[in-house]
Amino acid sequence: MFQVPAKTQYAIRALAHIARTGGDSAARVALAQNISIKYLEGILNQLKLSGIVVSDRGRQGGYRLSRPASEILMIEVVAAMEGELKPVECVDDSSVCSRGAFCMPRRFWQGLRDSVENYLKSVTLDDLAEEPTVRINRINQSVINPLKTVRLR
Amino acid sequence: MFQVPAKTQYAIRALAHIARTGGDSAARVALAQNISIKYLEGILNQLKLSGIVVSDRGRQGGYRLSRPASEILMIEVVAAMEGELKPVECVDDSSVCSRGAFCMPRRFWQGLRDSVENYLKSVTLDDLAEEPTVRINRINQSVINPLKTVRLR
DNA sequence: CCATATTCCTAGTAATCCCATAGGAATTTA
DNA sequence: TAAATTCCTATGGGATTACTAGGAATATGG
Repeated sequence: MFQVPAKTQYAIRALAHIARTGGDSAARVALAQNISIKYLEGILNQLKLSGIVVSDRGRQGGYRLSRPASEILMIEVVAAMEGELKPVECVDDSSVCSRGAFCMPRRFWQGLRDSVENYLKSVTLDDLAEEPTVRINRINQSVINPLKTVRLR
Repeated sequence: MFQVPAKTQYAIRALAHIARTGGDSAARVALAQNISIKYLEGILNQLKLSGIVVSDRGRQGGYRLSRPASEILMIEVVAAMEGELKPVECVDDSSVCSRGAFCMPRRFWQGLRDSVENYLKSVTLDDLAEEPTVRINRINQSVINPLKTVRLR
């Protein structure tokens, strides 16, 4: 479980495609990534409203990244599609229930959120858009990130 | 987002209650934790089938932990309610799509799963059941865990 | 100027999942 | 034997998800 919605998966694949191609139309992204065109249109529009891509209408139009892929954190992408990371309602509001600030379950959920948040902040779109590399995990990293691997050739 | 289902939240609160009290009936747990009795019955039954609690029927019956709270990892509890951690379908099966083993999005999701998994393996039910403590984060920890804090008094 | 390619906007919809609720059978014990 | 409990099955309303449909608005090449 902890299923990530198809919408978010589509957004990420679409952005990786746009990063690699340097910009493309919704229809061409959808075709290349095997995603429903009309559905993807809405997703790309949402990414535009969040400032992650920019769009040009009309012929020769399409979507481009608003900034270099290396400056787009994956947490921004997830936030654009799903909003703030909030595993439980009370996670950043101790006034939700009577246990308040000293509630152990709440601390537990905060820890979970922080784990996810730190990971999503450690990966950029550029990491996802690049060609695959041989996977060699570095040791002595506080966060073991499968995308930060040694590049061969 | 990344919302945790109410069912899982209930399971955790119920288990923390059972750990503190040393065992209780579904009805009393539900009352104390403000959870629907009938719904909680099903949840506790599920936890029993997963071997996390044991039950006694009839008068004086109820639920107890199957082992010390310090030996029950939170990942077991989450798995009991939601099954395996799998953010996307392909996460541990490279044959799902044609990109296979060298798919960058897939590595990305694996990293996310590992982050969550490592956190949930680092916390036991005992951590959640204990009385709240003043929160002092230790530095130089690879995983910053808000539940592992310095105990005062 | 106009056909075409594109984004942008709104509405609907089938399927699925979530959070219960209901009723009662089976079991144990005071 | 009555009461307290777990255990089992079925049902339903509400929300969310993943689309589908239709077309308006906008830009551009010829």
